[in-house]
Amino acid sequence: MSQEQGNAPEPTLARLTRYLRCLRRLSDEGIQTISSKQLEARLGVLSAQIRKDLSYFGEFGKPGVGYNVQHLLERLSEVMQLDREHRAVIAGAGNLGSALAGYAGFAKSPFRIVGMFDNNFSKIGRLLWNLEIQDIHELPRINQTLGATIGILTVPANAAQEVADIMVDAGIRAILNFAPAHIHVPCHIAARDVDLLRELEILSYYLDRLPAEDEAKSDTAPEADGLDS
Amino acid sequence: MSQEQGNAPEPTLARLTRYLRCLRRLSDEGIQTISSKQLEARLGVLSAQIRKDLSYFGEFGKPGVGYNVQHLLERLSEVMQLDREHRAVIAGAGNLGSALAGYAGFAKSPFRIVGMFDNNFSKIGRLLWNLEIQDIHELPRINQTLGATIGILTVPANAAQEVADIMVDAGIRAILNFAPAHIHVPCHIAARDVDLLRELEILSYYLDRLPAEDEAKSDTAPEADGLDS
DNA sequence: TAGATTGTTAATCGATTAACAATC
DNA sequence: TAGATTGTTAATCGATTAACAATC
Repeated sequence: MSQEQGNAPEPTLARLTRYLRCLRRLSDEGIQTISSKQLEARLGVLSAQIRKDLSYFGEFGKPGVGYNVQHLLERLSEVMQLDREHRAVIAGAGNLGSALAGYAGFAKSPFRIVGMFDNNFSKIGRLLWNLEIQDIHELPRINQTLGATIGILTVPANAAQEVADIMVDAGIRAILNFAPAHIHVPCHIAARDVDLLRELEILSYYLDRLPAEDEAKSDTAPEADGLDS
Repeated sequence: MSQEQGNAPEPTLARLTRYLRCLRRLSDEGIQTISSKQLEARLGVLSAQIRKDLSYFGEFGKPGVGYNVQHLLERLSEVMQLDREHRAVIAGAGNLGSALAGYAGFAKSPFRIVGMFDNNFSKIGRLLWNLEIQDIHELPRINQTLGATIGILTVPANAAQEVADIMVDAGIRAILNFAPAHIHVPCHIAARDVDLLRELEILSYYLDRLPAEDEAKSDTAPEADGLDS
């Protein structure tokens, strides 16, 4: 009996992205069927956990057989809404914003960078990866045409909130914030923080607190969140 | 009674970095004392949670008074080992690696980028932000001099594991992996993944699944992990 | 002292893991 | 059929929250 969507725990969503990445590879490898136990071996996630995670969204497997790779891949892509394009704008044409705008990995993803914005008049008008840098204050007007739903924030910490507000104003509904500052958004907006300095600080804690180097290689260390495939 | 360090839950460590950022600001503002209830108001983390988090590392406050900002800042910096410099090398002199190498935020952090590596002979020897790009295969030799303990991985997914292995070989003890691939490391190495595509995929899930726009601004949306201050 | 706030213990909550009946 | 594997329920585990005695 499948539960209705919308109440899946956040950790489940994070793992779902790992399952997807693994399934894409399996699909590329031409593998047609996979069991939760086989996925466990590939991902290091317990088979019971995998089945539980999937159960939030429906029944995708056959008892005694496993999952059809292609079918599961398509269903999970639907669940994550990765079966359609998502337009994104970047605010902040500095080092990081420019690097992200040129990220080659977007090509085989459903995400398209459709606009690049900044508040610096010496940058506005310049071309970056085929995109003209535009005035961030024009975002609400310009996004009526662009129709971006995702905003990527790569501005300095002290500008993060102000630019986030502009994005919300422009109809952006999900914000990925790279600025080392917390942004407050209305509850109808999704926001996530990606914070380089915080990640380094957490790694710093573990330095000199790890088990001594003695055993053979294993991957049971404090890996925050295993990406995969 | 303070517990011995080393067994703090991961979520506690993540929040600790937020407390630290807030404390630095309070210190800058010249505020000398703060209670867990006041921190709750600033951070949106329950005061009981804050006190519990701190209790993993010691007793830092005075009942009836609160915490001395400067003292708590120093103690938590020690706990996170942020009271000393950490040298880091970047592997992968592409868009992202170059952007990170030039990140201005490092200046007032304890992290120093001391080396930049790549496997592309057309890049090796070039200067980037005052650093000469060196051959990644020379990392184990060169790091005997550099003494970096942190490795930042900004190579393509298919090279991530190989380069991670070289880093481990070179004596790197913590790896921040930006490649969209899982890396396996021995259990005496700390590793964290930062994955742009995964973050976007999770945001994609929430698109069209958020409460309708009706209420006044609030920040109770599915914000993955609130950074702060 | 009275009021405030700590550090800690106990209660609650939620996520992970184990177990297993259903079924291919 | 016998063996395998699902989806789900129940047990376990761990983290968050609430409550409060200790104490400044």
